[in-house]
Amino acid sequence: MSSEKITSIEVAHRAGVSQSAVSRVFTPGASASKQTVEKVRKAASELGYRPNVLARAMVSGKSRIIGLLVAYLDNQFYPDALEKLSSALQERGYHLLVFMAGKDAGNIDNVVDEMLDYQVEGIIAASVSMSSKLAERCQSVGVPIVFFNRSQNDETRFAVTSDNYAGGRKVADYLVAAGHTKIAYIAGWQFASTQYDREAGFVDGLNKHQINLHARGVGNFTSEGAAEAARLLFDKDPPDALFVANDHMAFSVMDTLRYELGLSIPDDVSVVGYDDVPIASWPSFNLTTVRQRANQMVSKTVDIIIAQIEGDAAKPQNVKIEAPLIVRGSTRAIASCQPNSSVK
Amino acid sequence: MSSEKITSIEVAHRAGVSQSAVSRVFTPGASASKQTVEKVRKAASELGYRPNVLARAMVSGKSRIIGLLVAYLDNQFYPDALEKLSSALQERGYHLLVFMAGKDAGNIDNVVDEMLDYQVEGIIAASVSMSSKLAERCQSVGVPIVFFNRSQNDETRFAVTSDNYAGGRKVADYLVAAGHTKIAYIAGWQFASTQYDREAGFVDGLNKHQINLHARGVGNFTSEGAAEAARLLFDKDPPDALFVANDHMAFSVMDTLRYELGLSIPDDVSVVGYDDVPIASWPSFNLTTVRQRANQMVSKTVDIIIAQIEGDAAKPQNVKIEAPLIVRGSTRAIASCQPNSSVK
DNA sequence: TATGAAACACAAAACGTTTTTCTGGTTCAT
DNA sequence: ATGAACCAGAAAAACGTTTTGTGTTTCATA
Repeated sequence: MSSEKITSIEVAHRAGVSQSAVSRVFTPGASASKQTVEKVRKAASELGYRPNVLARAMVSGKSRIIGLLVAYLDNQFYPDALEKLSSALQERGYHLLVFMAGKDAGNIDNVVDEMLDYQVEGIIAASVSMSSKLAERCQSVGVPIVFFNRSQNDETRFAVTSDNYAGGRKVADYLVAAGHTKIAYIAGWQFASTQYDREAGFVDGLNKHQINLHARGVGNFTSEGAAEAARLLFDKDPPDALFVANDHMAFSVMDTLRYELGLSIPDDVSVVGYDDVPIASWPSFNLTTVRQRANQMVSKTVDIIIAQIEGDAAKPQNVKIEAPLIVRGSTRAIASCQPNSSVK
Repeated sequence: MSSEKITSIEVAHRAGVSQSAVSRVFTPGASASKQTVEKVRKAASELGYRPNVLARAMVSGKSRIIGLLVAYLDNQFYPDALEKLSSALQERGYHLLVFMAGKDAGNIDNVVDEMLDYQVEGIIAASVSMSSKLAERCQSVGVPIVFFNRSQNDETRFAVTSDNYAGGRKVADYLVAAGHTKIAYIAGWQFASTQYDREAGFVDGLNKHQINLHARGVGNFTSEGAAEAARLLFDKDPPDALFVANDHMAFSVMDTLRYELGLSIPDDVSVVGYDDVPIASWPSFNLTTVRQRANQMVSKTVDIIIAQIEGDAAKPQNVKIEAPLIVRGSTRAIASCQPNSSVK
């Protein structure tokens, strides 16, 4: 109650200088004499003055706000990434304004409009796709946009993903090498590039070894969907290996196989996931999976968006972070190769 | 590249009215003739005009930004709550600006200052405590603050938690009723009110039944800490029941007991958690736990902070949401009582 | 028809900064 | 001694809104 908002004018009065002098003292690039700086600093700290970011944003055009568009956080990969993303941006003086988007692309337009209303300096779209018309509009008002964990078809946007295609292939190679022949796949949400690329790499990998996909289910990246898909796949002619499009679904599938269908993993069936979220390494699951290097993905995303904001425009590209296969105990071992379950 | 920022002035020109008329058309409470409204709407949509939230914030003092202070997101209760929180606020025209705070209270002061620089209209502090001096300062500049899942000692702040004390008691009652006698506790981070209250309720509950706590470990709310605490507890004179201060640690404990120590749950030892995150109901864990009703906690939090912002000041209080015990398969059953494992 | 109230549009002030322009003083070389 | 060149500070413009007078028009009522 005591102190209302302190403005630079009040600081100026107390320091006996002009208001613009105060501004310059608080603006990194500006010049002021040592004497003035000291007087202003003293007055400011006595009054508890801090510059108003919004007022600064108005005139400078730099809000230091980045919009984060995200559809869901139940797959643990996202909170993890969000935490890293927020910290990394915070270190560089930016902050995330969060916008939840329904998975249905319907209202994404509105949400993006709202972001622009806040004068965000950039947009990070995580686990979300977007019409190119919409992306175009952001670009046209000078707001760069980076897709995180989703690539767009057109090569005119920035996107950061793991190398999903190569990851899918590695899984195929491994399962084939382990001697599996009836290999099935449980897909994620059909409109997600992660789903598409992982499957394409996986199927191509199988084909390379003259093997066809034994069966295919769809889990839509949800636990329930994945469980149901697993039930259907094992209803008749069950596979002996299963690649599930992400860890989140893989856990649900493993539970269904073990506790509902009474199967043993990997003796009856091998299971592979994708993401390597922390749970994957828990003994209960000990899941063989493809690791998405969240740290690298995040730092690349941050680098790109800040470069864009600050004008160091590079060519749009689809950055693919290499994604290693982490072999754990949910898959049958290859004779000549130890599972490296020591990996955390 | 085509369109630069469209301002209300340009809309005014095109519509042949004054700039303030445009403003009134876009301000809910204001009055304008039907004719004016129509002209302005038409011109605005032709130009693609949308009001600049930051400019509005400057003069009106309403940024429609709420600061979220959060320390970590690895316990799945938080991403879940965050998602709900963000959606609920979004519906009411507010958005969350995210600030990560190290768990150490050291830099919290700076982070709060940064929040205030952005002219946030309110602060939600999740999983974070704060010196009362700091909270006082926010209050003094008119920024309400609500603690989510942490209560403060002083009763002059708003806080929303589950009824942790009562929850702890329910666990004690249940374990005693199931015939356990050697009952141990694995604590969370010692400075968290959730940790303190849960333990207090638990211990009081045991004492009510003339039972003393058999042993106590400390896991600090981390997986590794909890695993280590479990090892120590079972090193000699092992307990026959274990209450772990949250689910996140309980999973780690269960894995350690089963896969490292070769124990069977609940035959050798019963395990109870707290939170009822989605994983708790997975068959692998099937964890008996105390449910924190995230939906209720979130909507209460939102109600409080918006009421504060809009001036309907109620008395500060510590809102405690009732937290039911969800009995699943990780605990020995009570003879006269069926475990309601059907609960999702 | 005259009059008062109500409705509405406009111009101007305000919000708290950064940035640009302007002014006066100092330094320095010529 | 004089002008140029610089520098720091003051003043003022700008950012895009909302809000606050103020004046005009409309309309109903007397």
